[in-house]
Amino acid sequence: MLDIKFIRENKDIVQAGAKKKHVDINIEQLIALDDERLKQLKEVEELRGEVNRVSNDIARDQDETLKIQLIEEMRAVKNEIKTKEEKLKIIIEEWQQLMLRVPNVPDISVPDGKSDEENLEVKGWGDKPVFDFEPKDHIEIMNKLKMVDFERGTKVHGFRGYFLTNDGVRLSFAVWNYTMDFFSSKGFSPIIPPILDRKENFLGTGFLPQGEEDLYKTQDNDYLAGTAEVPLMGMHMGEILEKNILPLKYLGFSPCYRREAGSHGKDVKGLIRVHEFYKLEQVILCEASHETSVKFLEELNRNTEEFIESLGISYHTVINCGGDLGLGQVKKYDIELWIPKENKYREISSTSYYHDFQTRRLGIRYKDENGKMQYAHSLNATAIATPRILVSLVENFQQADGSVLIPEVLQKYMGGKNSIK
RNA sequence: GGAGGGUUCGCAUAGAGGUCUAGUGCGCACGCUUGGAAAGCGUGUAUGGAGAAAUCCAUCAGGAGUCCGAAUCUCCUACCCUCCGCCA
Repeated sequence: MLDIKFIRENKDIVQAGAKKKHVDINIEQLIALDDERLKQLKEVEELRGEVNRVSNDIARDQDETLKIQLIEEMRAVKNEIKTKEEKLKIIIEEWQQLMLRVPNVPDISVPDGKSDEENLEVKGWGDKPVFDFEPKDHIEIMNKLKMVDFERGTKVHGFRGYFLTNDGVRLSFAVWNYTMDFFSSKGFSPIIPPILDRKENFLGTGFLPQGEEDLYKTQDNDYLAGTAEVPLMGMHMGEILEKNILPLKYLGFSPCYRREAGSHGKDVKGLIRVHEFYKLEQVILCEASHETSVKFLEELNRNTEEFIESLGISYHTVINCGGDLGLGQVKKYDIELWIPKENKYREISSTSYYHDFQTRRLGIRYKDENGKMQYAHSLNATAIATPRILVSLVENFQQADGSVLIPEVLQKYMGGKNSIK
């Protein structure tokens, strides 16, 4: 959510930002509606003031006849208020719906473009593996090494179902433990959050009202979150934080649930796109400063790059174009890992910042040095997601004999083994 | 699942239909006092909105209602506490 004052004062910028994100919204129309809202609000407030004043008179006045007369008068005013309030309520509801749809303004450095195909590569790292044999895809490799069981996975869960088994499980735990150690050393506090969450958390983070179809909903009207970002941001909902505890850096670990409603027919096989997976997520709440947000965006992205580098997998980093940004995102980097068999890069991580878009919806504030209330800024980034990362690990480090080499940094978490056979 | 008690300004509390325009204590800020400090005394100290300002409006968990008037009465929802039941 943007500040209506900001929208009013910068309507051209906001409108241009929406266009860059390919979001269809008419800011002029919103402002006209806001004019009407303010006009009606003023009228209602004036009448309420009158009732308040006269009600006090009624309480003080001793003259019974006058009392009765005033009460009669106020009855009439009250009816007038009721009519006006109903009108105002309709306007406010429409206004709120519109406000929730106004996208945050993308940064000037965000490239134009409609979809992820127009994302801009800003960095490449590492050598792509060269094989002197025909490389296999992760499905074949993992099946053969009994790391996964897709057939029974679909039997039990349905489409996109999987069992991880044996070294598939051990490798997952190794990744999780290594990730914990790696990010803890960078000052992140580990958190296991509730992932079955109430609706407000999703509205606050911007996953709702749009995107309902991609969420699993329970019979209690709660939702399963697709990322720990949702509960970690909700954690401080409605709070006034002490300035000196900022920045808050959290490393959330959680299962993630996604209906993948919009991606039928995409990645229908294997572990790339599944309904249920695990993710370690970096989340930062910091002071309300653009420079600080930008600094942490670079830091978060660099953390994950370093992590991938330590595994030794070739990657590139892209800036997402306007059309590939979420409603609240100002700027986003994706890190994509090399998948040999597919001969292309696939997304493993996503880093973005929001200014106060989320914290305004969630009511996460602090008092600055001048005693002024500020909405904190928020950022989040993937640390690592399993089982997706296993795809890159087994495909990049596969050997001619069908075995898979384990990156050095993971070996101690695999009982010292250097390969999976 | 059942019964009862709660949710008020950063914290703790008062408040039971009309001087509640939410009091008090703690904390915090400023001032007086002092060689300096503490104590003491005084003043101030919730959030959001409208307005150039004076000021006005809203908010006592959230929502709906009764009333000229609601923190206070009624109903619904959420959460917390105690007890009973069930349970890894």
